[in-house]
Amino acid sequence: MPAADVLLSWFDRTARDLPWRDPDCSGWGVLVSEIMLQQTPVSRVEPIWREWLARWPVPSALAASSQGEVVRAWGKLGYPRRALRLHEAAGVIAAEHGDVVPADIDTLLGLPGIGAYTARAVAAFAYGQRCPVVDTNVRRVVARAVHGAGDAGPPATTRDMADVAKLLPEQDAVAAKYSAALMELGALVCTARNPQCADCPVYDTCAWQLAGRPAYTGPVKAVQKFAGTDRQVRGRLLDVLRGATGPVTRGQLDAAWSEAGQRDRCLDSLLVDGLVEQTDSGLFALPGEH
DNA sequence: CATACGTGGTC
DNA sequence: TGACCAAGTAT
Repeated sequence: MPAADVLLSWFDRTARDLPWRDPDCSGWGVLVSEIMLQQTPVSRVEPIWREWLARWPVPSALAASSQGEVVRAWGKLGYPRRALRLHEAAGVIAAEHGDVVPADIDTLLGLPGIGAYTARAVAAFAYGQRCPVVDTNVRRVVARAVHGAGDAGPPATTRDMADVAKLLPEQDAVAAKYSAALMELGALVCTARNPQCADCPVYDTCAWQLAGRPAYTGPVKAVQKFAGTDRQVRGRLLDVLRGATGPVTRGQLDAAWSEAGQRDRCLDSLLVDGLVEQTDSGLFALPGEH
């Protein structure tokens, strides 16, 4: 993947106009977007992100709301523990960082829900730092364009970041934009299925293309089951609570799933996770909503 | 390192 | 139609 200029100019021409890419978007806006975008498509995140930033423009505002309100506002973005962790992170940012999202990667890594990807994404996209930002898109683009493979193998954070670090342009702001461009390329052109190689700005230098686009030969990726899993049951239970205005009876939750054993196990795990609380009278509610 | 963790769109 | 996929993190 040589010729950073080609990718950068392609990004200038075709990048989506996403609200968290506005130069005036705060670090908080960027952080909220990155958390929401973890395993969740842009199209589903954008409207919720707008609601959140309008309602909670700074971390302290979110921290002042109850966990239940936050989980409710998370809606059906999925993986609702993210909402709880973001709420907790907002409290730390408000209390210990002057209500400003930290720019230091190690400080960011210390916050709940922020891992190797998100910490660097915030450092790069909110603060213009030069650091490798490696998500699934970037891993796939590098696997193809640099290594000539059909797809990325299993994640190996240290090696993946070293791969990307070699590609980054020297200047901080340019490197940050380059990372965004790499992600955009993976999201729109160099996609997992049916990549649009004819529209690719780095077609001429892509190692995968030059090798004749060989099929992926690495280990088979585990398929994620959903139907019938605890994840589905937890989702159903939480959906009942989101749809209610206050605490509900165990009987109301019974309607969410027929098999009692699994239902009870999932309800217990939601209580353990803090996504559900039990009232003194034995009812169930979103945290803080009783 | 593998697995659990939501939800909905696409081919 | 059902498998695959979507800007990962925590354990």
